[in-house]
Amino acid sequence: MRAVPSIIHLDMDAFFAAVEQASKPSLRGKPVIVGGLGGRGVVSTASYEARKFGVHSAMPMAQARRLCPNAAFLTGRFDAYRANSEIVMGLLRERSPLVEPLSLDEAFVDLEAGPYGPALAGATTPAEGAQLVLALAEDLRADIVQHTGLTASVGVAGSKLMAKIASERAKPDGLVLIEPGSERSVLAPMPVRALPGIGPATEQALRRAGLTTVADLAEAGFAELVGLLGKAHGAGVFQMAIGWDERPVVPDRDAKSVSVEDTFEVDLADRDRILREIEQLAVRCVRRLRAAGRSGRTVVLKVRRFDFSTLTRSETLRGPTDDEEVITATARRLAMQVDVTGGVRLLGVGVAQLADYTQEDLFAQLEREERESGAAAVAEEALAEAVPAEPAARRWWPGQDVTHREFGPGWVQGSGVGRVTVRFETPYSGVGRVRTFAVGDEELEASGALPLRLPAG
DNA sequence: TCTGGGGTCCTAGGACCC
DNA sequence: TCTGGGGTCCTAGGACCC
Repeated sequence: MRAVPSIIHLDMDAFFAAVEQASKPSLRGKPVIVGGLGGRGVVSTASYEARKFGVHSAMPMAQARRLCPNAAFLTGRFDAYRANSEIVMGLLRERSPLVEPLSLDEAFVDLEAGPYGPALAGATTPAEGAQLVLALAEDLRADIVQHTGLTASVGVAGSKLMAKIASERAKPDGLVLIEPGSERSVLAPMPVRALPGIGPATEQALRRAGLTTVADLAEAGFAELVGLLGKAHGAGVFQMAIGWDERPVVPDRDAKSVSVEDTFEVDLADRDRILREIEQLAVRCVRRLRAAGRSGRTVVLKVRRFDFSTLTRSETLRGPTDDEEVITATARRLAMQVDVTGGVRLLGVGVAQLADYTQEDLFAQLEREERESGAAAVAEEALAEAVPAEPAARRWWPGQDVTHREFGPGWVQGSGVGRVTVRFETPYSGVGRVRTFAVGDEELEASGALPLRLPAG
């Protein structure tokens, strides 16, 4: 912990929903819910207008629809979220090279390492340092609004833990400073769940021991918490409880795994179908792996059964690979070991133990030779005989960006019974008009997300 | 109401090695 | 002829986060 509150935690407000509202003038001020729209979807982000109805992240979409039937329900447009995230992260990096993104909409920043570091260090009183940090944070928030039209909440403190707690208190569209030295008194009355890393299971374990507030945790002491929660977690929870946090802000952390998974509308029971899905997942996984310029040594298959029980099977290869055939064959081999009676609702394929380089030639070759004569060849033959996937029918999804040859840019409001409804508006227009087309209308085509702000000049 | 998708970190047991 | 101890790797599962 520092005497000067030079660590920032930034959290964009209802990020995905806010991007949608900024992109679609007709949705501003209205409840917007972004998430999976299928029968098994959950809410990813609800706008504040939707939260008033009790809708929140991770809630089943069916429940959200009942609570807030008049909301706009949209599927995510991750390209748009990524683009705006990059703008925000860029603004953070102007303040310090030490920026640690936690997700698209969250990051820590260590101001001490940036251009304002010397001024902060030179503050003659704590109050002066605090004033300077607050001014910097307000300037940052204004900058974000100017460049994206989106609002962010910012917490400022002397440690990551307290900065994160501060930003939580700042929501939405606010700024909160937690004075260094006040950590323990701020934490004490909070429920244990407020500490990052304490979820439902840990909360229950603590409650059974009579511990419900952070003050209880601090009082319980190191030994009791380690006894209750295990070595690492117990120690971590105790340190948080007494406001002790010396973790540095670490930029540029390399990913440790890459994975892809799909939940199916209807459980899959047919082994061949399951193998085909796994093959497709493996292909997608490899595509992402290669795009990241990485290769991996451990292939992981994930299966969630009809009853939601989840299991994983993994195999570690002799060397890292990014070879599609090797990874696909390994995933298939793993699939053969899994009992799928009763059906599966989710399948996933992942790669871990990532490395930057591949000894592809040697290793892929070896695997290929083994496979030629192996049992996996049987499965592969079955796959080759399977009906080839028909080209994806043209489908429109709610929220999608489109352009019409005559009416210009807009977004899909809904589709069904052979028709698609489009609202023609952009981030810079007023509320647009709605028109309906045949789903196959050649004048209409999918398009990319528009920036929320036009480049100056 | 019936539970997404993408990750991270930790634990524990068994194999294996010295 | 009754059983060491430590380190590392692999595998599986679980909690948690956004």
